[in-house]
Amino acid sequence: MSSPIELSTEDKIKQAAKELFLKHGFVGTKTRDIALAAGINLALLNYYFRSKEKLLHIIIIETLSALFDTLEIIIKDPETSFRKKVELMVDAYLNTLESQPEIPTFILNEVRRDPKILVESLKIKHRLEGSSFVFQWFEFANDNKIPPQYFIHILVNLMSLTAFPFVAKPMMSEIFTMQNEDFKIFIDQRRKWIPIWFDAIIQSFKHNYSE
Amino acid sequence: MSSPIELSTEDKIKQAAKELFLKHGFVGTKTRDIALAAGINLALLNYYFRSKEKLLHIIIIETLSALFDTLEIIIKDPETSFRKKVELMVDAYLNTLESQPEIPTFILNEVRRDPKILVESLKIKHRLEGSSFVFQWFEFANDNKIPPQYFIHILVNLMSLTAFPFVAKPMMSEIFTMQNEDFKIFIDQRRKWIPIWFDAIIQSFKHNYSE
DNA sequence: GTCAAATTTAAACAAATGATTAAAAATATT
DNA sequence: AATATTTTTAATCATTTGTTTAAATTTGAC
Repeated sequence: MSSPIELSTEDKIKQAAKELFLKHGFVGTKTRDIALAAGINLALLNYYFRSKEKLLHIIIIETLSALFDTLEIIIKDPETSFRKKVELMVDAYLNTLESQPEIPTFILNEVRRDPKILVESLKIKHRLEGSSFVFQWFEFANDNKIPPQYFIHILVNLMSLTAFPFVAKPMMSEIFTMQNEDFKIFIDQRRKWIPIWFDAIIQSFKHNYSE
Repeated sequence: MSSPIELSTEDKIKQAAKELFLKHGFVGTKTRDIALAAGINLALLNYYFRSKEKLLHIIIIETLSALFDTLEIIIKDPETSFRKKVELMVDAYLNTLESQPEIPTFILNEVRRDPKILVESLKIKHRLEGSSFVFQWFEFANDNKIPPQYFIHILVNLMSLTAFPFVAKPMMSEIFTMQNEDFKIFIDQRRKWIPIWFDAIIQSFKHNYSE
């Protein structure tokens, strides 16, 4: 099929580990499965990465850093509107998830298993602080007398609408007898609609806030 | 503290198993942990339930059937409006999740691990079919020239906004340094807002549908 | 009270699993 | 070519884990 160039042992392990960690999670992946999939001797995993856990940390960082870098650029740009940022974020996010749909389930489960990986490996909080995106929200909230701390609902709603379908994919596939083809169509519909829905959500704050 | 009445061995096992399955998932829970937490001899687990897997199926059914029964009653009632049904569903769902916040992560992971449990144990599809809720959506979709098959987006959006925060709780707690207290406040805010946001989403179909 | 059935216990089994070791093989250095 | 270094291999360790077994204990029927 392909692979005319032989990967280094290290890369063969990482490639196999990433696929298996994403598919079955950390506990569900056995070091022997990784060795088998990578076509290497079991002991080489520990030789190159010391432990299964250390290998996981490397996979997490390598899997998410590209996406996070992209998102950071989008939310920091002072030239684009809040609305446009949402559109770009949804697009970037869905592009990544369309090729690696297991990412949300994987990362949510691993963070739950060991919350430290969030602080140590990725610095989401730091990336968010002082971004144009946050500033623009504060401006909108202030103009419309909405509590600015509702920002967390904004963020969670955006993540929910975008990422949740991927977490729920196995359940959806079963209930609605969806094939991968159908799921792709479904996601591409959401690519267009999520920014519209999100707009509607934002606007609904204006008319319904009281107290 | 409590428990003046001694539970039966069977119930002690189920109680311990439920707590551990919800907290650590099926693979993360060891039969010896269950036995220890239940204060029973390890062999009794197999004596009463045959296997860890059979025990899981029982826990899943017992954990979800009450909620599903409630939701089924709500969506079947022809007297309530679509809007009112959403409000009641969100309320019922959040009430259950507030006392058992691990349910979404648990059920999504177990369905992913073994999709059969959905068909065998719970019959979501069957419960949904022919309900007043579906009929009311079709009516609305028809009146506003929206493709009726967008119902799946409706359902997923509702699930996303309601359930996703619980799946993402460990991540949220870390990023926003939230305590359980803060999370409860956060959820109670959503109890009011989700129906409003959902309304806004529904209405946004009217103005943005084309093609 | 006796006996059969149900329940509980301690011990063990067999397989799986993350990691290590020591020797062999391949590669690089001089 | 000789030697040192790096990489790879097969074998083994020490735990962990789901389940089973056989004996002991308790409970219920008569």
